[in-house]
Amino acid sequence: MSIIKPRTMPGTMELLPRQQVVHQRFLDTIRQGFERFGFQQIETPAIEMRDVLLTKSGGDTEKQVYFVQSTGSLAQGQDPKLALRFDLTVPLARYVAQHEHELAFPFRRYQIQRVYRGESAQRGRFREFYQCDIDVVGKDSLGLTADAEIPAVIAHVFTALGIGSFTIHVSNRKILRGLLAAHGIDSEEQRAAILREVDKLDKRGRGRVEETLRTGDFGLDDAALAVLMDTIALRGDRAATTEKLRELDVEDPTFREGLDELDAVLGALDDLGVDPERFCANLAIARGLDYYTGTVYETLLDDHPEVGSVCSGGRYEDLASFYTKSKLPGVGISIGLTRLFDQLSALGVLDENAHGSTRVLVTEMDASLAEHGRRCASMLRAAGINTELHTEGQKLAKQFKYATKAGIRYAVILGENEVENGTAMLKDLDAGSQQEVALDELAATIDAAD
RNA sequence: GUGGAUAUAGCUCAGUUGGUUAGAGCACCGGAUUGUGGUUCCGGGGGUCGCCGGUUCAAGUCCGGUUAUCCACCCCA
Repeated sequence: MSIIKPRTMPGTMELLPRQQVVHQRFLDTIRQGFERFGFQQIETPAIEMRDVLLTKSGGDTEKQVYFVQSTGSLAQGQDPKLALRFDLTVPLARYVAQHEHELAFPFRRYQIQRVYRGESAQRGRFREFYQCDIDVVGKDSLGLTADAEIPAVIAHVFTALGIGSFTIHVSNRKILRGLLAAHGIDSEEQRAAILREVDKLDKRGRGRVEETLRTGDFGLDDAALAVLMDTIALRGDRAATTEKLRELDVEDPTFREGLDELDAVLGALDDLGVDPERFCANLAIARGLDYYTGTVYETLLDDHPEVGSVCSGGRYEDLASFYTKSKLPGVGISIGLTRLFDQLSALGVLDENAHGSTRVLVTEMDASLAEHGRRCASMLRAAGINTELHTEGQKLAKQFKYATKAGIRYAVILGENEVENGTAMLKDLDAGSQQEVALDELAATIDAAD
């Protein structure tokens, strides 16, 4: 019988138990942060109805969708009617439209689940990955404070994750759209193409972007290009950006609206007590996705800018227009946890030798003394200590080796001497030290250890 | 989807101008007199050299095809 090579689909992330512990800490921290800011959890099915998921909006995304089909349906030659979700925003829109009358608005939800995209695999690009989303969805209207709450949560969460300093870049799409409109570029397609180019400013540098915009068919005259390049170079705090923008004195109403909104959001962030070091205005943040209509965000790690955006989102004026006639504006953001975790792991900044969830291994010295081990394990478990009972009767050395590899820090040894004395030997495998402890003090001793 | 590179052990890779039974490090398993691991020493298992075909006395090595992977672009978390 031939052996099938064990392997996973490229673009998936699978962890060993000790890495999984660290990943779980990330999930826990993110969840707690979201809940701290008053967001409530929902989950939606990984599989959605095809027609629900693939509203006619999806041009580029549609090529990356995994269809799902039963073998029976396939055998009958039918087209797949199901598909895997490629983000959490579209399912949210469906969810809100479907349950509109049972939800309290503004609806603040968080959702931490895996999504699927048919990407060609590359570092930092996954086919299955976690998104950690928060969104606020209003009914008919949604105030601008929500646009400030979103980065406030993210600042809180990323600080709590303890992965180094980061900056949330904030902009407002109306500013550039208005600016372009003021220069006579009002084709939505043309504007989108220009914004996509603008988005590459950090990656390619000002020179190349300017060159592309000048030579390509973007409909920009020299004056427009000059103003645009000056505008997207603006970056910094409220004073350094919004005041300069006002000085441009652009007459377009959309431009003014975007400017006022950005100003208000930056001000609200101050009120919310967000560390001014953790966010900035950056007019080059445009976001390729065209469903964002106002505020947009991108989060970069200051020490590892090459990782790219690990958390981005924005405001959309009408979330669920494909599913309901109600007007449901929203604002939200998504942490790309899998990419973030994978990149941090590759950079070696994660603790790869974290202890697992098991704190103690009760070893077995001799089969004739096994009952003492069982009682000891039971006692430790009753005291709330995560305890594994070794049952394989190997040499002590092997049992220690096992514990080390499994990320268990403490070993309890119950040999003849200990049983006679009514004690247990407690060994700290990290420190290499051990102490004999009375059995009835064992749980307390372990509890008190680091 | 477009372009480029690579394909040898579980992982990272060596393999000289084609030449006998294909190597190293790490990992894994076992041992160094049986109540102490993560260090050291010794030993061991594991590869139809991605797949198909061609050239040759002889192919891991050269040629063609194919598949897969990786990188860049596109797009994104």
